[in-house]
Amino acid sequence: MHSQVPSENQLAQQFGVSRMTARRALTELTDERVLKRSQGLGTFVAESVAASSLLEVRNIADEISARGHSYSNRILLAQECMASADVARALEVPEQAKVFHSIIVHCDNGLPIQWEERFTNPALAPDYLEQDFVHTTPNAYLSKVAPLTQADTTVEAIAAEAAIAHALEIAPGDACLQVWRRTKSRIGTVSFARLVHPGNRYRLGAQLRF
Amino acid sequence: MHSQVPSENQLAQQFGVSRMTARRALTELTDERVLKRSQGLGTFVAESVAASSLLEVRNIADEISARGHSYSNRILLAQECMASADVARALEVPEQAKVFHSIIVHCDNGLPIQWEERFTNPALAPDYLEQDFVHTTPNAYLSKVAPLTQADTTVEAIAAEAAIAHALEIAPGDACLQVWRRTKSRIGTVSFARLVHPGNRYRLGAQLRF
DNA sequence: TGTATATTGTTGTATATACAAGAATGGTTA
DNA sequence: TAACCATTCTTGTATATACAACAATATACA
Repeated sequence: MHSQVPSENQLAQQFGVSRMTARRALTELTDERVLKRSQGLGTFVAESVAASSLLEVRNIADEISARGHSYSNRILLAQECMASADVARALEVPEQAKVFHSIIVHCDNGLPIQWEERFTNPALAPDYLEQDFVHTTPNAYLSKVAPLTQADTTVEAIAAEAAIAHALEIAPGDACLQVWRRTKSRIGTVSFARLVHPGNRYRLGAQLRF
Repeated sequence: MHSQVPSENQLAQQFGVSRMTARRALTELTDERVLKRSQGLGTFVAESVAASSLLEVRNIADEISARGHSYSNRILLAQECMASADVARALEVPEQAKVFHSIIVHCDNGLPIQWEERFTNPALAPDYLEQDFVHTTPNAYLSKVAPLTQADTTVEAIAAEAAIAHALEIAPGDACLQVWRRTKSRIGTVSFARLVHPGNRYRLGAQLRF
């Protein structure tokens, strides 16, 4: 369904801005794959690509129960803090702005399987700290508050530091899979998470089709 | 090192364009994470971390040269062998069938960055061993022979074993990112690769849009 | 009727201008 | 010395203008 969007000039007139600013908005939406434009024809809403969730952002509690295992967690920390330089950049907030900081360890049949350290933008999820994370994961709450439009993920291998090794019940220095994930909604960057998995208890899979 | 880039006005004057077009170029490079800008301070080249996308199968030689670094490799092994049970299952050939087996270490500016151990189906790439892998990577050759239609990828963290540690110039037991990748073409399973990266020299990235 | 041409409306590109906002510097003053 | 302020340079935002490139449509003409 190629539904057409008003032209730059129409939008400019309609919203009382110049054509160039209307154009910039359309360009940004085009960069985000929301719109498609073609010279001489016009601007159209883009076909929503059959969200073939290759590397989907799933709730780990759901994953574990989908395997028929029991899910449990331990909340190590849930508080407000000041954004460090890295966190501020990731969340696109000013440095030393107040952000929510939580650390939760997720267990599969009682065995720790993920260290989830998360920084959340209070502007987009103000009730974050009031959630009952024993029964709702941060992921589930955030998905409800602000539907995700984008996720940037980075994967690397690290040696477990002391605190993480203790929480995951592995030896310090053991290989871990570390995932950095920044999730964005339409309004802005919602959350920045560091997920650490024991290397011998977890794998990441992706199936690509071309 | 935070090397600074000329300001918008300087670039405009230097290249004889207006400030706005110089600015647009800088903005695009910033969107691509090539530059970082901050108001009042200036524009800087962003730290380029060795990272590749989890969602695409790219030639590592191209990735390295795209970063402006020099690519080199060491061929540790290139021969025919009998398929083990795992390899046979992955390649969908009978057990103990003849398959090609190669081990190549890829280097970025002389520093080992990937151990590539690959099993290839001779039926789909008969000339595999005749390739000059000093100048053509297995990836490049296979893509030419049989266009990929699917890739199954698994990522995990492991401790480096002796042979790999030696080849990658890291200590045994150091954390490594291990990627298993099985690539299929329309006709069948082409290749099965085990890619091991030093954890502190490599990252995998993925950007998802919903 | 069929074909060429002109017109209109669209996006794409480049420019010039003005001012706001942030950060560092230097000088003045208490 | 310490605090304050003005200046300057930077990026960020918004606007207005002109023209190019492309596509569809209307018009004129053979």
